[in-house]
Amino acid sequence: MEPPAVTSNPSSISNSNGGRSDKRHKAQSNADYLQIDPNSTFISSNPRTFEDLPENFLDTISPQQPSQSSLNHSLAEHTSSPQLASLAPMSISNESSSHYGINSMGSQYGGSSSLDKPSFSNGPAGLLSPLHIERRHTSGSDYNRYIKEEDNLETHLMMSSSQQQDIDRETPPAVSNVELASTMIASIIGEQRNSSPSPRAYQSGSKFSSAIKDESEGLDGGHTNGDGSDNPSSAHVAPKRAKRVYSTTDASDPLNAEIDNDIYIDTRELCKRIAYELKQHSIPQAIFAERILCRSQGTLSDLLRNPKPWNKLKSGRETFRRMFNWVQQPLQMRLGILDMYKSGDATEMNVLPKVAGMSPPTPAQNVRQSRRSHSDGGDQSGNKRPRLVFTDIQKRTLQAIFRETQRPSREMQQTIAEHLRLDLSTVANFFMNARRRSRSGPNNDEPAPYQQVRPITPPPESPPRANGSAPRQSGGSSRRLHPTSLQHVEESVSSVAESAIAYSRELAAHEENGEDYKMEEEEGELAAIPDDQTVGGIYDPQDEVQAVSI
DNA sequence: TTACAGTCAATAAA
DNA sequence: TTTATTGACTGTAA
Repeated sequence: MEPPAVTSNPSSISNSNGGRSDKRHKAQSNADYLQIDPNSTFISSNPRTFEDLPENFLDTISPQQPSQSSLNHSLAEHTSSPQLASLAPMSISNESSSHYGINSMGSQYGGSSSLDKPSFSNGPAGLLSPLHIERRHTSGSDYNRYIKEEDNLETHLMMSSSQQQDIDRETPPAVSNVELASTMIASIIGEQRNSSPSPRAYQSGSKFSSAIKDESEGLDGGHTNGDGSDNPSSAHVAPKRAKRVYSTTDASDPLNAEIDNDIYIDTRELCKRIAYELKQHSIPQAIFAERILCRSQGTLSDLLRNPKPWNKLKSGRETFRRMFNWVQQPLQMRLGILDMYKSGDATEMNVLPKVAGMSPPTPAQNVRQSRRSHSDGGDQSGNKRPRLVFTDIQKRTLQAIFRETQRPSREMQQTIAEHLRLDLSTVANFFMNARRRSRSGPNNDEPAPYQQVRPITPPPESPPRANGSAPRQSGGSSRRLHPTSLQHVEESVSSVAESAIAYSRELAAHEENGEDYKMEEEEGELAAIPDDQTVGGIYDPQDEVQAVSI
């Protein structure tokens, strides 16, 4: 297929700023987004909240209602952005109008779409919806749902901005925690023996993941299979994955139609739309993910539930871009490729109408399959990558510590690792993932740098966490610990350890009684891991040792 | 080197 | 079966 024609809409030029030259300016003056058809009815998905992060991550914190903020958040999330991309209308039937349709939204929002500029440099003609310039203060239309009012917007920006900064600044390395952590966590060791490395995960608690990657093995990193040498403790040595090769760069593929930098896609709405489509047509995530996005099911699931704002995406935009381009396709086309997939018959795939240059079966899928078959082929190295599953205690301890300090020093991590019998890399990964995942989520509404036009005054009060995920940090405050708060950190860590120990003690007690702990676990949780603030219970380390030691 | 973004993919949960 | 979760891998950027 030849390169898609540029969807240049004359009106786009109307947007004076036109140039991406000054995005800041643009952000200030116009909030032009690529918008999603507001008429579309989406499945109201329950946005993932902070609570959804690491399991029990905040089990000690009062649950917050995820809901209402969802919408607000959505609004607040995508703030001053260039242009809001509109999605083709929902296609329940044969969306005749959406064929190359650029019509959908135009009329709805003031008629002629005023495109700022060709939204897609090389998108297939008609594939892309027109861009609609909307002034921030545009009023009286659903459109407002997508565009945050300037006031709120700015406020929001300010808040998120400062919040982000706070977060980024993070807690200073709690070096002083090391000893404390060591001491406190040490008492957990005993129980670790009991609950440690679940059998299913690893054979031995001391052989978890490999430690820090041995970069010296080559840039390719991962491809050196001499893991054994990487780290003496890397017994479970997971086969390193081969470098992925996707064909998401095939210019002839409409799904790869580029999106101008000035375009802002409301990823949240886009995801709702995708979710709707999938549900509407009973398309499994796995199919869509691999076939359309060249990604795994899990990745898609995560993205749909927790989309990052467009302006915060980097290379990840590609995935959303494909989603976006996909929904721009006429229903027939949209489903065409999926149908082919369903047929699962290679030959049939060739028979089916070639949809607008849709790319062939995703390389990703092929890669995985080939990799699989490779390993299945009697090659002993083809074992599935074992996956570590933290024991309850490990998880609780890590989570609790994370609540106090998201960025423990290397030393502290080492200490934690030792006491929890985990690899340093595992601990590091935990914190890395935790930080990342705590940042994401509904409350992740920091504007992109270039969109954040002004230095903003930090929000007076609080509530950076409009969606309820907040609690996790025992109030985001714990994240912003001042060096002077180390004392607090230490106390917290101490408490955390105590809690963990109390919990383990209870666990041991249950086991002693031959009870099915599973049944009691919840209770145990509540009792053992009290609220952040009320780390509770007094416990006697001695007892603990007795209780947990085998 | 280190942190992070984007994902994979195992596996838990629904 | 399908979706959600999450520990770890890989490439990049600072």
